[in-house]
Amino acid sequence: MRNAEFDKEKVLRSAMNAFMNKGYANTSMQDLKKATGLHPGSIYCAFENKRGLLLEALEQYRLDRKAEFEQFFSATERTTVNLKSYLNNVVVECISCDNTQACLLTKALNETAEQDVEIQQIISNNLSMLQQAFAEKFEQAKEEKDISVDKDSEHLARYFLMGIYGLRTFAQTHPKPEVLSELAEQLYQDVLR
Amino acid sequence: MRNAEFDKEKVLRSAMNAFMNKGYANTSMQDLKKATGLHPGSIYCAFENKRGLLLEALEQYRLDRKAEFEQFFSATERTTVNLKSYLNNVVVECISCDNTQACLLTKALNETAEQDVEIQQIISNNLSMLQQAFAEKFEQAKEEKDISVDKDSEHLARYFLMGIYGLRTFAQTHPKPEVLSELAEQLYQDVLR
DNA sequence: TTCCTTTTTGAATGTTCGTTCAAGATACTC
DNA sequence: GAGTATCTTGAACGAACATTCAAAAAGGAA
Repeated sequence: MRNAEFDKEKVLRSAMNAFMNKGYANTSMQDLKKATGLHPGSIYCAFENKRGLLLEALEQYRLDRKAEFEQFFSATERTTVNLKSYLNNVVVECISCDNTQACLLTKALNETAEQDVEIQQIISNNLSMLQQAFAEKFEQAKEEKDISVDKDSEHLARYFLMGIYGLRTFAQTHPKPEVLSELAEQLYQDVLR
Repeated sequence: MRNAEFDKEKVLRSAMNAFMNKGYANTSMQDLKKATGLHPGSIYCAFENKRGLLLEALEQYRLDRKAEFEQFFSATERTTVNLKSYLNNVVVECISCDNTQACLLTKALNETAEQDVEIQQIISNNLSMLQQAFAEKFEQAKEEKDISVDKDSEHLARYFLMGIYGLRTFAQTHPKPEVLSELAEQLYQDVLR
């Protein structure tokens, strides 16, 4: 017997970043070798192939983002305050463009559209789960009397998520940071109204 | 002397569709040969290389979309009504997923992010022009008393465009058509409010 | 230590990519 | 109708790609 030497989570996060930077198709095995420190053989041994690496990277991304989500929404007692923080964080991520911090999900979704049905499905499911999580938070905000009870939480969640998608794409045109903040603020108000 | 045999506009629209379907990196010269009907040599003769073809396709896309824009906004006298039609058309485009009718601009923007600065710049400029065009329409809607004069047209235009980006990305998760219509309706109301 | 199993290594593989090019075809000029 | 300039054709090119594999290395069990 012999165990693998590398730290799988670290490798997956490196791969994640590589994919986010250049996109799946444009990231070569050489890029992945450089990013992960693993030789081609090891990658194929551990993940079957490049696509398998993407699949596992997507799963790691899901876990990481879930943890981040829960962290944001346990910051204060007021759900709406946490929602605002979450949104501000999206803006901050968008602005810090030293490394393209596009969401791996939307990036891969855009790229593999209509090409790889299985990956498409996985990404859609992940995004649905995020949407559902938002819906629960909106429900919570209703209980806290910060949102009118006659609003549909599911609809709010969809709209909010749509806004985040839009924000991320808008950010790629490199607008001034204030512009992004302004848009986020408007989105927040439109949702809370 | 001898003129080229092919119809440049047709070729560019075919290339446009190919790029929209599979993305720039994933569209091979073979795909382009099949889509345009042109042999590699002709493509290289006319457009220098694959990237050159993308550049010209982007320009054709800009022209086509500009014409479409003007058509929508000369349909009725009420700017807000035309705005609604425009937005509904985005939804219709998103729904008719027989052919991925993602916007070439946002698709290419997502893909070439941080990789090809020149293309990035061209796309950003095109999107800015669209944004500016929307701002003018919002200004017009103010004159028609359909929008409060104390709103900032530029801000509205940015927000509206952000919504469209979001709508397009959201559509890629294949939601029910009604959901997209609902989101578009909400966006319209938030902007008009 | 010895043996066995598994991982690591990196060169080699066949394929596909974008690109080139020389030969053939074609339309315009005179 | 001959000459010429340009376009079309499709085979050929080197480069880069994802992937494989056999040899080397190394951990775990005895």
